[in-house]
Amino acid sequence: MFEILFQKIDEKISLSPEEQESIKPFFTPKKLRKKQYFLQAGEVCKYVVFIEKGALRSYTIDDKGHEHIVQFALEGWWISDNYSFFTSEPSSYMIDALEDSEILLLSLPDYESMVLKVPKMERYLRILMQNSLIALQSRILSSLSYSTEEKYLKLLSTYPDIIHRFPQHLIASYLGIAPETLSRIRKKITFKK
Amino acid sequence: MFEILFQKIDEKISLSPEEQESIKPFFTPKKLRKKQYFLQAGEVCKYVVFIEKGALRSYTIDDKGHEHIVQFALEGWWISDNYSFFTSEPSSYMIDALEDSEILLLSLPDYESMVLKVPKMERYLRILMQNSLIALQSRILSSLSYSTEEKYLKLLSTYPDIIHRFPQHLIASYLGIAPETLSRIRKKITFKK
DNA sequence: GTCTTTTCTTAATCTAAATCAATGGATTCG
DNA sequence: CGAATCCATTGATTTAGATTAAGAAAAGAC
Repeated sequence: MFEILFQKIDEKISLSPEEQESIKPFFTPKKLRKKQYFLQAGEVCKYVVFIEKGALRSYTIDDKGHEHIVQFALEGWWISDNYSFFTSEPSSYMIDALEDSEILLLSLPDYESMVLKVPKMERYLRILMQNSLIALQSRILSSLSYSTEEKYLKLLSTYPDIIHRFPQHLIASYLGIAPETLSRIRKKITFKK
Repeated sequence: MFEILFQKIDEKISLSPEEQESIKPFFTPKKLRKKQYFLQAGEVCKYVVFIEKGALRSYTIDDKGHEHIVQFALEGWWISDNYSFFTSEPSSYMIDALEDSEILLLSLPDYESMVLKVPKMERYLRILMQNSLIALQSRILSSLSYSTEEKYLKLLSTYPDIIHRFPQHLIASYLGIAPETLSRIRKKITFKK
């Protein structure tokens, strides 16, 4: 159950087998069925989630009832509502499973105890956040300065697995465009080739 | 020169006077004149910047020559191109001073030495990144699900100082809209009151 | 203080993408 | 298995905001 987690941690810092064993108890394994909610708007997000298998997404629903996908997360990725998790305020996001998934949960108290017990993990988490920051900033940049078509092409080249794994209307929601527009863009692109 | 920095650090963690003294040497003070570049696209971003006084912005210029402001930063804020800073790859951002400013520079080697010498700073930096993550995520959400008017109103309520301190065309660039559109929105809002 | 540059406003036109609507495929479910 | 829901495509229409253009106001330079 911890294979992917340790593999991912190992890409950034190295943990001794003892350190690996000592962090295991802080995580709670859980399975989610496709479409099952992990978090609903209004609840406090009590955990950060590491995905061992499957895929989740976070999204909001606006006044007009439209879904807006904020994040996709695949095997080896983390997902949560950072704001709610760190402040204990109710979340305005929903998180659910796009596929049957196996996940590892880490609560805020366990998170704090874990970094105290294995200080190297503080470094790992800092690196994780660094990378998220970089990714989010580049997403903001593309939302500001790229055309809709360019945004799609950028997503396609950066995360081809996301494009191919999920239905198109979810991709459209992530890009912030109507599904019809995405369909037209794809048509246009295939003709170009 | 370090007043604001220590005040800000003190909001998150507490440093003893000795610890304060021991981190000072890692920072290089610098002054910037209004309009002076701190970073130009193509250069590697060698430092993260803490602003003691004044204001900076980061932005890109697209193919059509349009500027897109990615971040404003005021006294007590940090600014840099995280991607370029951590990877040493050339940046695609520009950073310049919107006002005469006094800043503190921290290089990557100094950054690493500092957290080794004062491990508490690792925690401070993690908290900083947490907060940046939260802010960026909420910005993405508003770019996806809010109308242009709502985005402006949200910025106005979250960072009124930014709205009032900088010319409107810069605010428009940050919001990703044309200056004319912002002017119309403001007109509409004043009539509503 | 005037001159120049920058900033803001307003109006007219244009355009990309949303919306509305209908159809045919594809999946899911009882 | 067939019914039902979900999904992708295409076309017609509408709309928000970009673009273009011009003038007014404000700020900065000399």
